[in-house]
Amino acid sequence: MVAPGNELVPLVVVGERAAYLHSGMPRVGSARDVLADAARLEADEHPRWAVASAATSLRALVDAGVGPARSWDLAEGHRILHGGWAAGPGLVHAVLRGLAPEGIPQAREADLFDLAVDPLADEHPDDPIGPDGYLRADAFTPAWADRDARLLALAAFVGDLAGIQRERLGAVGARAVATAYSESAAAVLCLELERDGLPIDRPRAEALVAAAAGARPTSEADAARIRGERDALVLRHAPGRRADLRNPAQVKDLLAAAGVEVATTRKWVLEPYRATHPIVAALLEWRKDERIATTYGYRWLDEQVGPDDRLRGAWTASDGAAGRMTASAGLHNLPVPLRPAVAAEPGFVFVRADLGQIEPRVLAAVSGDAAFAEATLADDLYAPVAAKLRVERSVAKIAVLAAMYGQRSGAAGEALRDLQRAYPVAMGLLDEAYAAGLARRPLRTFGGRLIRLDSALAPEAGQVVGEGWDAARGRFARNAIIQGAAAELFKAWAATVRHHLPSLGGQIVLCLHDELLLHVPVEASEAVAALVHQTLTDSSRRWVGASAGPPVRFVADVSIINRWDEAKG
DNA sequence: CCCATGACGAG
DNA sequence: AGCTCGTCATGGGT
Repeated sequence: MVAPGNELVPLVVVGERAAYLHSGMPRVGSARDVLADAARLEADEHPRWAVASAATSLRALVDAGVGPARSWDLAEGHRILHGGWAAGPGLVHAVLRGLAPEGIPQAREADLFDLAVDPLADEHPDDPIGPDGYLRADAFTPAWADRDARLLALAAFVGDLAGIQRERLGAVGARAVATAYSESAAAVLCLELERDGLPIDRPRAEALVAAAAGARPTSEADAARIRGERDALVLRHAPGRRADLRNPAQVKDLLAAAGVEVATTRKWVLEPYRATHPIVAALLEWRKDERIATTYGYRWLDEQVGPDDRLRGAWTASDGAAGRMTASAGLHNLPVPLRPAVAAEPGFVFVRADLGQIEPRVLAAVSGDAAFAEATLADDLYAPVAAKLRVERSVAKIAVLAAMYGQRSGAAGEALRDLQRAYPVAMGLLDEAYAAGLARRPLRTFGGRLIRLDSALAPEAGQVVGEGWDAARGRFARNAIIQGAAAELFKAWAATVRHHLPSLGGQIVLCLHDELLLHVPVEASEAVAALVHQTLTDSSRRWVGASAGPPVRFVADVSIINRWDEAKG
């Protein structure tokens, strides 16, 4: 029996209906009424809501301004336990009950309209589990969940799975349950980020776009004229030649005619030739402007920035191989020249907090390397590493990054060997991950997330397995345990900040892998800055764990600014 | 029409 | 030149 403080309160929302089970007491009815009661329950007791996913069950509460403080998200729990992205309730159920995922019934278009008599309807009319043991494909559709008994059965289903899932994660380790808590909170935070958006100074954004892409075109012909003028700045360096600058093959020929022979026309390949021929520099500048014109231009502004001058995209809490947050609409790759357009509203400022050198500090924590952990006590971790290796700081930095990314070539070679001798525990962990990648052996991050190596980056069946693929998988694994753990620490920190921020009148408006951007009232800015530091200390200590190894220090660079570009870089 | 590729943006 | 992501344009395959 779970202690009362750990009670899970399952909540389901299907179309216009909703239900939850609090201390065994059912509450079911219209979504409007049930969620109003849920909001009161949240205010009184902030229970831990168990949901199939935040996106399907908590969005209405979030949009009503009631972001649940604590939740258990079956989809996020599943991604930690089993890796991958797919995490629908039918799959979560199958895996937790030991059923083959291949047998999961697929929704048919006809299901929603099929009026044929269901032969099983008489036996267990309100059971979302079919006779084959699988969740009905239509269980979470309004067509099936059209009466109280079925909503309540779905709530019980979610509650049961959440309990089982928490036990399974507990078997992985105590930290895995903590990870599920903060990942669940991150999923709610994603809904809040989608609701609130990022404040944009629209006139400033228009001006910055104009500086790169020209004035807003009045017609298709006008757009073509502007494109032609932009192209001409490059083509004037190759008189008499015609080339489509948007076609890499033609660009390659164009450069060859100017005496610049390259295998590809990628930026880092061309960069050394900037001084060789003026057309190279002109082309690189053209590509910057072209990027803004095509991806971050007027269409982007019109489609992604709302009438309230907030930039909104879709957020995911744990996407990809290592479980990072992702965002669409350019929120994670806004070009630097456009960042001055991200501006706090009148009466507000941004508190921007960057985790400093997070990946090497995470490596120290997850490996438990005492010598490397000692280096984290410095504000600049690379300084003590450089002293120990007797090399320049820049060399030490390249060597540490090379070790984490699996770089083989370049200037890092000598220092890498010294790194191996100085920090054998940390480097050993990276080598173990690399070996697991080669062997297609799954790994778990520090926080317990499964990194699958049997499918990710695996060659197609029947394809000849070359060393290139194996090595790529090894590098992927080496990096995934660091990047994945860093993502977990970041979300634990973000969840803690989120918990405290509303009382100070602030919002989290952007999460960027190692950076938080908070929109807060001017008078609260100092308090929020202090909060950000304090929560990092608290959440990183909780995350590392007292008994796990040597103390590891995490640091944040915090600044109070009006525009995103004002912070020192 | 989808999909792979090349390119670039960010961390 | 090693890792991760999202987006756009091109061009080849349908």
